[in-house]
Amino acid sequence: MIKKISIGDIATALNISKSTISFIINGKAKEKRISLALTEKVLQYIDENGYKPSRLAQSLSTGKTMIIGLMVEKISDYFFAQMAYHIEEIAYQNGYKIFYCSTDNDPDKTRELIQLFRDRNVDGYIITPPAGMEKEIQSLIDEGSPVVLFDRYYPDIESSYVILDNFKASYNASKYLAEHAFAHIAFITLDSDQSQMEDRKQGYVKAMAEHGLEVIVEKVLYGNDPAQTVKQLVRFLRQNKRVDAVYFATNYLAFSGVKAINQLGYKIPGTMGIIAFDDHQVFDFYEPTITAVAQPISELARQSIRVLLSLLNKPFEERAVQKVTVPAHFIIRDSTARPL
Amino acid sequence: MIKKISIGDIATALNISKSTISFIINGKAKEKRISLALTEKVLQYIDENGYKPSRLAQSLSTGKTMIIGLMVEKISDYFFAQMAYHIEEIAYQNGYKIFYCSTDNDPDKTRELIQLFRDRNVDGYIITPPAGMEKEIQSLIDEGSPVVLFDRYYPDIESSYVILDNFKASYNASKYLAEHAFAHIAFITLDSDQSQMEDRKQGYVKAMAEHGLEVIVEKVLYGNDPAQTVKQLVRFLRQNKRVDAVYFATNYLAFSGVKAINQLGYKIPGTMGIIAFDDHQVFDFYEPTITAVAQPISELARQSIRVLLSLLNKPFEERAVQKVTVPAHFIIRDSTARPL
DNA sequence: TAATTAAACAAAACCAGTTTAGCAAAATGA
DNA sequence: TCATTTTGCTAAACTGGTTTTGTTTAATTA
Repeated sequence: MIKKISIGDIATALNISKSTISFIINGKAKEKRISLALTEKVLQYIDENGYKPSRLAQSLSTGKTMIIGLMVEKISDYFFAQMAYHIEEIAYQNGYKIFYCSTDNDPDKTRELIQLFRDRNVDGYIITPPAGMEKEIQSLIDEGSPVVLFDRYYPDIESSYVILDNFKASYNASKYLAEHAFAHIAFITLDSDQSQMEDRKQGYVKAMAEHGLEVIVEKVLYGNDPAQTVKQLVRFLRQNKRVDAVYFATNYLAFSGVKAINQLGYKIPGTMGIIAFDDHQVFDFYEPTITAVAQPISELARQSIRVLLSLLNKPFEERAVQKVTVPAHFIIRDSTARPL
Repeated sequence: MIKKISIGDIATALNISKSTISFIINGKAKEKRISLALTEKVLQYIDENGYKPSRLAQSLSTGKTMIIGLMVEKISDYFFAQMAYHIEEIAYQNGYKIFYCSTDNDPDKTRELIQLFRDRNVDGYIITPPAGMEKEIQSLIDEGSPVVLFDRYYPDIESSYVILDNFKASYNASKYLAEHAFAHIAFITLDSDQSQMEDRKQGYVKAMAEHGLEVIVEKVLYGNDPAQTVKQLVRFLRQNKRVDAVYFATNYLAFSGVKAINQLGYKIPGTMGIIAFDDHQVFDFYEPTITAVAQPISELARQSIRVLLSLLNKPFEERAVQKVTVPAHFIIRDSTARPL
């Protein structure tokens, strides 16, 4: 067990004061008028003895931990995992480390996690907030912590956020179906009041209205047992035989939907066209390949961390709220081929 | 910006000393003979004013950060994401927080990350090490940091590890193919010398030998462009027409393999049986469903964090090396139905 | 009744840095 | 030549805890 050396050890060894060393390490040698001779002597000593300042002590005295708290819905989801990956990379380049965790969309768990991050003195937050966390988010901001919401936001809170243009993306996807000879287009969504879900629905509704098509919205439960969701979708499709296209509000709903459609013996494409919101590796691998609204993950990640870093670099009073909306990509694949 | 109160603030407010408060907070009131009256007074004050000790200060003085460093190959992979999820949960229950990151199997990146974790004073490590990190791992152990290797290990280092019984699992999977009328079974693996890959290969080789079958091993490159891998597999299958079953050493190789097989117009099952090592959600969703060797992720996670916690709870001298091997599950699905 | 022990707490050192204020010596200016 | 400025550095306070040692007063014990 090799003991690490401290700034005090160096001070003793060279018979100078800690402050001098601190100034030199932090590049303030000239500013603080430390002679070149001493500066180099110290630098050399550090180099030879492999000294690294303790981040803990640094954090304690500066009040900065250089840690960013990243709270996503579920880190094992492809979308969030990719987000985390990109955010982390840029954070590292800027000297920040990431604490990340999954909220599971559970308000209680999220509250605990926010408290945990607060306890750990993270410098800033990137959060995909579950519904109903307005108070907690607001109090974070009030405390002076930079916060960037991501993927969804609270209309009633003045916070920075980075989101997809869900409405437009959803409108375009729905319009595409309407313009490609599909006559009864169902929208399958979650029973949730998250902002992004509502926006997706509204985009669909607008497109249907413009094309004089029937609005068929089915809200399904998506819990721990995907089989339940499949069952519900089978029932829905049985009761709505006129439906010839299904537009799923999330990719995992599409997974269950495809299972349901297969169970009913419908053909994709042919009897049924499908689109999924939020692309997935598997959509390109499945037979048939599945048309999807793709979120530009790396762009969303870049924007999120960019906004957060800009907040972190400004003092409390100068922090302006930044609201960023990023357009989606529409990836046309086999599952939306014109019905026969 | 509300300023947090410190232990010193309480001391001033109640006109008592910091040490007294510290003892009370840490449940040492009786041991340190603090009167019940004072104890309750302090506790009440803390409750009313919402005091929380600074973890930074605590870490600085105790030398413990209560942070575990978790380094996986790629956090966006389903397997590692799930691992992280389970490990994190148990870590939280024990008061630990997780720093996690992806090595991308890159030795240089890994070295940097280890340094980063070291700088951040993590209390212990769980690592899926890329090849050739023996020196770095050894020096971590020498420094007194508890380390648990996971998924793979270094035969030459006396470190704790938790791995799957890759050899046996692979042997069983290969045997299954051999016993189900497949005559030319190819093993597709990475061009890698990681211990778990070698074990999987050896399991396959043994099963082939026992059944008097030809050993057909193809090492493919898996880089940033999966299309390249698909190309290579198409070429391989074209040149080896006798192959009637393919056993993939990882799930993502299976993805590329299925693409290749589809491109060639082969039927699964029928012309070709396939097995993937390491299960994936999609294998159960794909048509046909794909037989796989499943790693018991939650068990692996539980064991890893259990071993690490047991090391963390012991002083340096008492830490015994723990080597844990966990058996796999073999999940038989449609893709290994008997050839026609 | 004096010496000892226990009770109840305070003071101070320590963790490892940063930062402000200050001080002696040398250089400059009037 | 004496006052002032600059140079080059140090001492000490501060971040917010933990832990060891000390001190006073009251209760036992011999």
